[in-house]
Amino acid sequence: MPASTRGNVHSSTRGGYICRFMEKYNPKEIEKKWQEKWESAGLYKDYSRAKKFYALDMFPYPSGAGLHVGHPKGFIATDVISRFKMLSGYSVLHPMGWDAFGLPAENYAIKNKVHPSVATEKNIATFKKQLEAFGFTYDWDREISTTDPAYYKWTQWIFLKLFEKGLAYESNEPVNWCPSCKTVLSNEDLEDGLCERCGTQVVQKKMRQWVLKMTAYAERLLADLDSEELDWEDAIIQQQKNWIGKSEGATVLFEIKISNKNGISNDQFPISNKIQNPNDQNLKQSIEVFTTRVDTIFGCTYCVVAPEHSILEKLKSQITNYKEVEDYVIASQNKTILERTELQKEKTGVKLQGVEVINPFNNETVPLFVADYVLGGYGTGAVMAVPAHDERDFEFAKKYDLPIKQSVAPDYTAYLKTARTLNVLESIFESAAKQAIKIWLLGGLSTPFHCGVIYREHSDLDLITKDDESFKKAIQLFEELGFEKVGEKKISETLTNFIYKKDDVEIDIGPSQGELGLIEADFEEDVKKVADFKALVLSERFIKTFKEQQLQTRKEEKDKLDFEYLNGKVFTEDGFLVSSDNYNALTSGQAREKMTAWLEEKKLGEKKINFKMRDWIFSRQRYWGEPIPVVHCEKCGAVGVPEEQLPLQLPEVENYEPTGTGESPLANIEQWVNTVCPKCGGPAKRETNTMPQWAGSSWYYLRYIDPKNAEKLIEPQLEKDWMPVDLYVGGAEHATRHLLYARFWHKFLYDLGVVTTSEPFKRLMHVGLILAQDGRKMSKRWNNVINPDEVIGQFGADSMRLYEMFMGPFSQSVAWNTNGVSGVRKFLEKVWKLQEKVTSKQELGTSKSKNILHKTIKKVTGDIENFRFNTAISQLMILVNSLEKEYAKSATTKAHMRKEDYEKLLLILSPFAPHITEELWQQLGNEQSIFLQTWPVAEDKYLKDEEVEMVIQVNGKVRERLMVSPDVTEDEIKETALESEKVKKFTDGKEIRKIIFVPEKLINIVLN
RNA sequence: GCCCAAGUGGUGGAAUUGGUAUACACGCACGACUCAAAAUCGUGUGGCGCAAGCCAUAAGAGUUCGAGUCUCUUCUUGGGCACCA
Repeated sequence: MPASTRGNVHSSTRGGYICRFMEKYNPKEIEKKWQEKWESAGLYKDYSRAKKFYALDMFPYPSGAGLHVGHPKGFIATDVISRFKMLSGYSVLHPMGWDAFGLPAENYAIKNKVHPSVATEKNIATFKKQLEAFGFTYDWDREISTTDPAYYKWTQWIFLKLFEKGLAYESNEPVNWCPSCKTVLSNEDLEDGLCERCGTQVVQKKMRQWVLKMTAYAERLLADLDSEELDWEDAIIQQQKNWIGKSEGATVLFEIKISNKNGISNDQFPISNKIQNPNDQNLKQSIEVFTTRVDTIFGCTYCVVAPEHSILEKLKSQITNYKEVEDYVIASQNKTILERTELQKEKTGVKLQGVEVINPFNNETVPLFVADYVLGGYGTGAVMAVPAHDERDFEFAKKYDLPIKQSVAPDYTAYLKTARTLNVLESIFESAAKQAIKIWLLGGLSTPFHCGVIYREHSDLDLITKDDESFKKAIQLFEELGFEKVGEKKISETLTNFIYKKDDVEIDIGPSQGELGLIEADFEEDVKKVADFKALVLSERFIKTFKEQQLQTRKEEKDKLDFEYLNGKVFTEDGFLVSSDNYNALTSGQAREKMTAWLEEKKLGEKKINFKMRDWIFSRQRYWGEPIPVVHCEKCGAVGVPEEQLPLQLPEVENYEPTGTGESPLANIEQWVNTVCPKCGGPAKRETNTMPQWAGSSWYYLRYIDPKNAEKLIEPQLEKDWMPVDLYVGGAEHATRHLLYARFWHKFLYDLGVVTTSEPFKRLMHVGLILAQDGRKMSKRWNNVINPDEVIGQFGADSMRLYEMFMGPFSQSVAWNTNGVSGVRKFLEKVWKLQEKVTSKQELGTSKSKNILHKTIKKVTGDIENFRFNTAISQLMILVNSLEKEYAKSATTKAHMRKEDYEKLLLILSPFAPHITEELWQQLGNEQSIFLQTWPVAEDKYLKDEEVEMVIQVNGKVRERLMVSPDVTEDEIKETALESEKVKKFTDGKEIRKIIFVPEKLINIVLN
């Protein structure tokens, strides 16, 4: 570089113009300079402003490979927001740290015989250096690493508290074991039954494990997702809900009937109440099943237990084909998870000979099977099978030729009060059936001839409004049937019923509150009032009539399967009950309530809520993790390490290799393992398992607030000042696991009184992946990784930041394109050159440039707040292009952009490109940092356009464009438009039906 | 199979409540500068057509004066869940 371009900036103010010998834009030089200045000035450590904002990134795992260009995308976004918030008067907490426990460092240690902390430290240094090149606003005084004993002291402390509260327990359940990593994995760590880290087939192994009772918080984890406080994308909320997987149902006891002549007779199981003491061998033998569809129980034709079910062992002597059963159990145990899922279409099972079960509702005896399509770990590990209303049971029943018995019919229900309406309604149903429309009839609410009709297309119970398609169709249907509209009835602000009449029968047609329960409650009440249960009787009669119609239709369609009513599918939806004794004609919902109540009364079952989410298997048999602070004493059992002994540090070992026997390498260090019991002083052994990597990341956001506190996890006042996290940005791959674990721990800490918010993260944004230029994932394997250092070296950090924000919508994955970086670099060069045009004279600067500047201020402000960085940058480009064009036109070579306008441009660009804007800001003669200024406000007086383009459409097609004042009246513009030659061409000789006028946008001339 | 999101030029993508489709950027083409190249600057760039104009937002229908946007059906892609009774 020639020496002349590197010198000092020479500037002086002469005749109102700022004159200088402009340097070339040299990002390398200015970026380093400002990073150092900002850091030494402590620019980001001003926490004294009035409002607070906590911006958090998901902290990275410092791998040996360093950053690739995908990592910083989220970091750039939080930095843009942080700088924007600082300029808007907020104290901003924007920390960074390291999630540094984990397998890669350990595997490296095994290979090279060095302590994992050595590699970790080196990697952290690399990552930090790479991040620093971006000019982020991190307060490095708050840096934390999960591997730092001063940090993991508190991770262990949380574990101790969980242990004290009974939320950490030891279990011997079968767990997922990865033979390659030689450790246990949680369910969440699996991908298609493979270890997510190494892709090895996971096997089931029974081992002693530490487990955290996350299910105790399931209800709250679910309920708080709907909290107003939470500003998360719906998709993530939905994913979390699915993962938690709440289902409400009931347990039912099926009594076991022994029919084995050689075995013990049924008399040996005295009949008494099983539910109160299910483990008592002397009680009546029953199987407890879990179902969400107890309303289908009259259609139960067999029951199934999972291969793991303990009943098999208990009934060993009663099962005549026990050998066959045992073989099946062993075979399914040997099946991998993969096989169990892939072979899901081929269901297998074995019928238990000599044993049957009794359905408590109808006392029918049905066969019992063992089959691995029933999961041992969910519910009770046993189900009642209703092939008519469950697809899995249906498949199984077809294969083993079991009976299929219908007990629920699709949701045609009619509650009628008089026979008179019946005829009319029958014709409605007939017509509806022909059009495959489902209808609910509810009512008899006010007059004998009066019933409400709600059209329902789906079985969900959403509010139906009069704009709904289904409602429109219902109206159509009634009109087709010859009904006449005779009036309207306003129910609420938004809901109106229409009253239709035909042959003396009046019918209300929704829209109506689709909440079935509500309406039916009203109805029931009404019925009770007149003490007249005719309605129900009639209802049954009607169902019969209607069912017959259905059967006829079915015959015509020649459906093959006996139970099918609609579309040739198993009917798995709610409907009304048939062939179910005195539960007939109830809706599924009503039946479930009534049946569950009956079960509870007879002590044959109870209401039950189940979750898919399991407790969190919390131990790993590896070295590089937080030691679990527990000792095992022969006398006292598992005892927590006293708080004052924390942190329980990882000891030095010679060999980091896992033992493979299920014990961690720690087990080999006798002097560490052997200790005394803190309770009784007797000999004890330390727990040698370590915590999973997820532990440290489940609470790190709290520690940033008070990173050096040796006495407490966090100072209560500081917690109150900063929590919750206002913005949390990270990858969608953490949508379930990390976020559930962190929310779980947070709620636990809330219960302890350590934190004061029930949820940790107020707003959550997901960063989209950056793919390689070839559209694949960036990976060493494909050799397509782009290193951010190189991009920064070539284009500068500001260009890199700008490009990643400009690539596309923030949450979407996009392929990297280096050409794109040169595009934003050109933009920055233009901004740099604009300084030539700056003047301090007051009278200059056109109103047009003012207009576009203030429009840009408005758009950029809104876009940043809504994470639409790409359009914010595009608007900045439009502004700069327009300014450039304007000044290029001007005859004077000297500038005429007002200094304060240029400063505003720099300010709104500064969150994206901090270095260049700070440099230009100070070159203008400002001494204070640009980041200590105030975010500009778009002024209304400049936002109004002098002229707008109005589009003239004829029949919706654009025929002419006119520049007019925005205040032009409708009549004026109509007149002008109709006189236009281009318009005349299309309107001549035609009659104008109407003219649509949209102020400042268009007029549309509609011809006949 | 189920749930969710999305389909717009050669490419990444704009279009805030239904109101000018293709902003901004890349790429490409031509031109200027240059011995030449790079860089830079300028012009053009959805398709068809000489033009007037017509046709285009995955496909098809619908509502509307007007649909990329709303409704229904179908297809495709991406993500999540996957025998959870």
